[in-house]
Amino acid sequence: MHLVIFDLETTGFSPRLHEIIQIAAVRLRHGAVLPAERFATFVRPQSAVPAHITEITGISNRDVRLAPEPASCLAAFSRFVGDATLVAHNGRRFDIPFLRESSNRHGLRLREVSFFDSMELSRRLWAREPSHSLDAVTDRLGLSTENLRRHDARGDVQLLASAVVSMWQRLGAAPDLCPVPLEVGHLPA
DNA sequence: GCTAGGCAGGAACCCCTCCTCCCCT
Repeated sequence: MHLVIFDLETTGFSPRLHEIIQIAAVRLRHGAVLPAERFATFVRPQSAVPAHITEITGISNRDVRLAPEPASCLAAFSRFVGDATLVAHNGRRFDIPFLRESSNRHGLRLREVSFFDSMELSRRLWAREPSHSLDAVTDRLGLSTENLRRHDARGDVQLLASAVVSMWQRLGAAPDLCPVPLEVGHLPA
């Protein structure tokens, strides 16, 4: 199966009120990360990056000041995705609505793309565990976060890719058979 | 340690609405 694992950093939680400031993604084919197939860009927001977001993500106004505009970043990301299935952690509630809202706001025509939420893999594996956050998942899998910048999309997406590969294997699913139902999201056409 | 928005899922109830929790930055 052809997957694109992605992560967004934004200026807040609301797709209507806040903006994307970073997109990162890695490609997986047949259950393995393709090291040469990575996507990462800062995105120039219309408003300033709030101080508390810089504190969390390490992303400052200096990082995004000269970055490409949202419309071209979203279009480039969509080209990178191609016909792959998207994967994001809590993507159903956060990343996927953010992509749709941001594309709409910038007047981009949309196309449908399949996705699944990696939290569903965790729920399948550890139904009784109270937390399925990325931190909880990586702890349970014993994944190292050394040399990774957490809350930078490039670091988070690398961690999430390892987590997805590991959870997929633990579920005993064949590399080309998704163990959770696919859903529909939107990207620029 | 609080805040921000929206969702899913449950409670209470029979079809909606309301509530609370989780998770993302």
